[in-house]
Amino acid sequence: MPRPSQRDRILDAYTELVVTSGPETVTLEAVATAAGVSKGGLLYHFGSREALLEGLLERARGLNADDLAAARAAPEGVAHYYLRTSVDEPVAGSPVYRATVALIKLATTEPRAAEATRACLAGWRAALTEELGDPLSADLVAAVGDGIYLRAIVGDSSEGLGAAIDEVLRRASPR
Amino acid sequence: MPRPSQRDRILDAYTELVVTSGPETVTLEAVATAAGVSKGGLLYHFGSREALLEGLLERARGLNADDLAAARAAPEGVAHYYLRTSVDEPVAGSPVYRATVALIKLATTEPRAAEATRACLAGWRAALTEELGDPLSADLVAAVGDGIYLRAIVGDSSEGLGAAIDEVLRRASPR
DNA sequence: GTCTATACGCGGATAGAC
DNA sequence: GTCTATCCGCGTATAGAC
Repeated sequence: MPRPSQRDRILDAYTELVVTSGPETVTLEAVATAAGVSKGGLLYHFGSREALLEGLLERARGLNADDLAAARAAPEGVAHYYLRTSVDEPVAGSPVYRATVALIKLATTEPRAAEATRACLAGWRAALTEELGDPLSADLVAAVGDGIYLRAIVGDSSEGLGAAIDEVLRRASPR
Repeated sequence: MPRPSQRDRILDAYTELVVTSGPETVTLEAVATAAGVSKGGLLYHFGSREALLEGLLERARGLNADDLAAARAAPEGVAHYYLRTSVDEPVAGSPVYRATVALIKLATTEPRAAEATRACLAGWRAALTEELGDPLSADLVAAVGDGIYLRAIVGDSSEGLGAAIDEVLRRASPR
């Protein structure tokens, strides 16, 4: 399965529109225009709306796996990495982050997106448990990160938490 | 503004469909059928799709305000109440809970729903800060609760956390 | 590969009978 | 108040030219 650059540009546009306008509002026409092609052109690359969704899902899975791997290799540790990026990315807006937010938004409607989201969350929880040892600490950190995502999706920020990541991690651990 | 029973039945059906199928998938036809009326009948009570949304929003706000008041009056305290219900309700499925989940799902697409959601979250955070004193503790508990909601929306459960609410609250507080 | 034109179905909304 | 019938616009998908 080759990856012609045009496919990616279309997926980028789709992702962006889902993030900003929410799913279902997004029409093929809108995606095509944003990607700089016509509706017909888009449908050459992705035969249907369903195929377009599948493309986004697949890419989101891949980006998330890479991100998780990066976290595992990061000196700061998985837990710190997860909280830090959860808080920072809404501003930075990396590809992974955008893809993940799109994934969650799509999850409200599409069962396959919901499943993909669960898989991603499970991956982080596993990595956190592995690193922190204590299951409750891991679940706690995971929940906080998830909560930050929810807020971002709803248009809320979590600065307070972002400024105190180290303290949060300290409290999460058993005393 | 009187509250004829039929209006509520329609809003119930709408809420239920949004929770199960996600927004936008829900057609007026489907809502009408689920509520036991025809499309025309529904449109007598709610002049448009927009009006229907507004009805749900308003009711969700009211239910949430009541719930928050109940939490403030609860012997267990706001923090415990918030975490406990966040974990338990996905199973129990009270009206408030359903309305809130519908609200969040709608928030991915509708700006007004997003705003209503932010208002609800802000209300809980304020009550938590008031009760716990320490702002970070409050933000931490709030984030955990929000994370539990995100999981529920994505079809994930948070049993692990639910079994250890007291311990979570202990860790959330300053040491 | 990418475009234009077009067919088709569906969902929202109105009109008017009962 | 609630229903049926109908109109209209929009979004997906196809056909076929370039």
